[in-house]
Amino acid sequence: MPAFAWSTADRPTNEAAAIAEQERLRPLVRPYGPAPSPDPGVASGSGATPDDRLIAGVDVAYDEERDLVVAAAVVLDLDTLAVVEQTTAVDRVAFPYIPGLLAFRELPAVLGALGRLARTPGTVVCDGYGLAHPRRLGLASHLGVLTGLRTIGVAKTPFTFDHHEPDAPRGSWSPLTDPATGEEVGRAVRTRAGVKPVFVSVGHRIGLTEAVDTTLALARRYRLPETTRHADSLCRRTLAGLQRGTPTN
DNA sequence: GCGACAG
DNA sequence: ATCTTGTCGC
Repeated sequence: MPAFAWSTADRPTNEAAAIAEQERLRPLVRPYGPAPSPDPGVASGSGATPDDRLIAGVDVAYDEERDLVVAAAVVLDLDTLAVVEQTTAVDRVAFPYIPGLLAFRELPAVLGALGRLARTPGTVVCDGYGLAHPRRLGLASHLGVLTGLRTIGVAKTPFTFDHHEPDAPRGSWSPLTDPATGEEVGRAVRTRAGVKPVFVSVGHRIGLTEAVDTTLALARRYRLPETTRHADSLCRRTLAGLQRGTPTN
């Protein structure tokens, strides 16, 4: 997909600037829209036009010692869940881990990996939150606003939000609420019977129900979406290769 | 001030 | 995220 560099010069350097940037982008999020449809019709060649039959997963791995972040983007066919393409990108860790400001730490590298893809996926699944965020701009929403793509956030822990255990059957869910406002910011979704739920929230250009449906379609055999599993595996293997002096690819 | 806190 | 051993179960 078209490269979208987040120039070092434009990245917030401190916490206050980062929060101000989130406040600025926050109103640009569109928390509604359809789920990607598997067979819309014509394939969008191999260019800049987003292809709704393609869904990507992104994730990162760190080497704190050397201040490195390795991001991976893996594109799957929404119908078969087969891997269509995958890329990686290495960047310097330029922001500390601060709950609520994860995007500034991970997105630069993620954008680098996405920019190396030949095709443009219609949807991107992130490892983390979207609207379920103190300022309603978690990394999934932030990535959506920056790229204009439909995004979904699938996190592994409830962060600072409240929820009740969903019923045991796969597909069951319960609302994830913001203790401060009481509003539903996401849903705890049971992707596997009796297994700890995942926390789904809207990223950009999709509704909550649609985001949950998409997540369930991607997580049939395992708790986490196939997109996330592939991206996680790839960035970890790539980081291990770097630490060993093995060429990347 | 203290504790909690996506990855 | 990452650090870490063995262990229970499909």
